[in-house]
Amino acid sequence: MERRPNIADVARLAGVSTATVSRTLSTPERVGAPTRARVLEAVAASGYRANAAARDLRQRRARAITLLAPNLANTFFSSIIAAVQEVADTAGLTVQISDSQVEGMRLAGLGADGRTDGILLLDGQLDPAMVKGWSVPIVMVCEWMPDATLPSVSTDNVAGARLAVDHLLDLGHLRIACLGGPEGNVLSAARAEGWRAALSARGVSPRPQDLIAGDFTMARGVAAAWDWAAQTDRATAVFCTSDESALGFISECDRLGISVPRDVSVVGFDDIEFSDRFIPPLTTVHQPRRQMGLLAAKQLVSALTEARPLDVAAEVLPSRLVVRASTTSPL
Amino acid sequence: MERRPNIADVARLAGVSTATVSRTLSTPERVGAPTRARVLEAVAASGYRANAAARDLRQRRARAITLLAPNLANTFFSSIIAAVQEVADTAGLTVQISDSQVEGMRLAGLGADGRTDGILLLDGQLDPAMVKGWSVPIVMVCEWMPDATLPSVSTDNVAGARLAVDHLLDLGHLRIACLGGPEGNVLSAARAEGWRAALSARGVSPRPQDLIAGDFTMARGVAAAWDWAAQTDRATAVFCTSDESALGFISECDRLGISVPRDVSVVGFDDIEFSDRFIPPLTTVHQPRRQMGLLAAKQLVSALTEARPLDVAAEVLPSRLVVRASTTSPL
DNA sequence: ATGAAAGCGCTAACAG
DNA sequence: CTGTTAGCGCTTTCAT
Repeated sequence: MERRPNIADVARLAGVSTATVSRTLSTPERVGAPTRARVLEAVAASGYRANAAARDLRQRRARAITLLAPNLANTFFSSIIAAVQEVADTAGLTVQISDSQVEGMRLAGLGADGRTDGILLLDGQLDPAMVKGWSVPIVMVCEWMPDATLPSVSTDNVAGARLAVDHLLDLGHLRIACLGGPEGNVLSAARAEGWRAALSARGVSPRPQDLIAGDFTMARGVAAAWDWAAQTDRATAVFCTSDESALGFISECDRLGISVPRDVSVVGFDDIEFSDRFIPPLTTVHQPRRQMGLLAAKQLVSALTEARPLDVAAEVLPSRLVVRASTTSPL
Repeated sequence: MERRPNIADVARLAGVSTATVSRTLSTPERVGAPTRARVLEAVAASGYRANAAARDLRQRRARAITLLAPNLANTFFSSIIAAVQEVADTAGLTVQISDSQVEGMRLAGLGADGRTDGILLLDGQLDPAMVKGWSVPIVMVCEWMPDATLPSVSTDNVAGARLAVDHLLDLGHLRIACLGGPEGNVLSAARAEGWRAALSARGVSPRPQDLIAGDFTMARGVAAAWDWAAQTDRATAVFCTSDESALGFISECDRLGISVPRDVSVVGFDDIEFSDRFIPPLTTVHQPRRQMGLLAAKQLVSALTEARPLDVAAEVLPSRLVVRASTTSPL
């Protein structure tokens, strides 16, 4: 098994210098046509492919971006990851993935070893000081950090939650519970705030029992069904701050002999693929996940390729309510 | 903004040679204790992090593996991706992701530029010749390639399908349809084969109409419900070769006023997270996705770290049937 | 136990 | 338009 051909091999084969080979491959217009042809022929003949490490070392760039999410197993991220990969691929960049819950110490020096040119951060709960220490451009996606001033792409979570709760109010519900998200999460806070704001705008004040602790997961949605069902004077509608938890909630209600929407209306947040096909189809707040991934990746990539600094702006995409069959008027 | 410190800076600061700094960081036991302390101090003081490109160039390795899937947006891959990332992270390797449907020409020379040390291939439908041309170790996951002889990790798809269909037969069903997967896919073929084998083992011969064209997607499951419903003398049970398509099928049946399992029993394949919480909960064949990801990644990573050749074996994990509420006896 | 020195393979000045 | 040359920052013989 022989070693891979390097640029010197190609140069020798074509009877030119290594510089000419390099130019032919990166800036062909700066090489004479006949020479170019000879070089290309030699490249084809030898099966030459430029070594990435050598190029990266020389150019001081990694030709790669990193996507850092709080839990890669979460299916919520799938379409975002795909969108990011698409954009990166088009720009000739590699996508590296990391899980901010798994990565240990290595998280701290993220940009420092030159392995990545930029970061797409999907976790708003990392230490702001650490994030500030990363030496490469960062764009936050979905979540954001109130403390750090970083460019971000997200949806209007407060408005989305208001839309959901307004819908429930319009339907005639007065006791509307909120199944929250993880403690300390910006999305949890924003969605709960929207819930509160929608209620108070109509002069409704939520009771303490109406804010149910959650964490966005299906498992917690299941457990929450019990919490809610055990209450006296239950809310007639529940605004779940994630679709997964809404689906878990409905599923467990069904097992408890409680029918949705007949006995309780449920709204979700995210509009994941399954929501449309659940039984009943879930009324929920749509988040354009693919759009967010596309936009964030484009911002990062273009800043990188144009060597332009990223502008620190919060790009907030509109959210919209998708009314399906999990909500109806109270009896 | 000053440049990042390099190894020479650290050496100067510690009053040693660059070789000693390098040794201190990679083989500390080969450096005298006092020297080591001084170097470490200099490292900490300067915030030095070894440049990855330089190290990769020198050592002729990338410290990275690539996960290549046919469609990153497919939520089926989430837990596999997470598992792979976990294993790689533990070994200090970076995970790169690519989509075999999106990547254009770049797919052809995958290992050639030294950007990756190994590949986890989740797509069995690539050109075998191209795959054979990759110059780094490969482990196939979930799918496999009949032509190429490559190490692979998968579940027993034929046996899994038989389990599903046997369950239906045991329940008393005689007309059992099969909603297939994508044309040319090894999983489609194996699962359809299991369906056929289970039937013929009981002396049942499927009718032509019982094999419904599919592609694993929810959308196709929805459409398949119409196909099936339009038939005269319909099958009383449907074995769907993916959970997504099963869920789509059930959902559309519901909208058509057909109840599962009362009017038709449905079995899926995969056991994705939502199946357990669907209404009705889906009877399905469980695939240990996380296990597969873990195992495949471990095999690749250990071959890499031990510089040992990968043994070309097909690791087939058992599948098992999870009986839930979407199946029952025919009337 | 430590240092000197030779590259890994490439690109970008700088010449011509 | 093309060649020469000097590194990018690191690891690793080979000496001492």
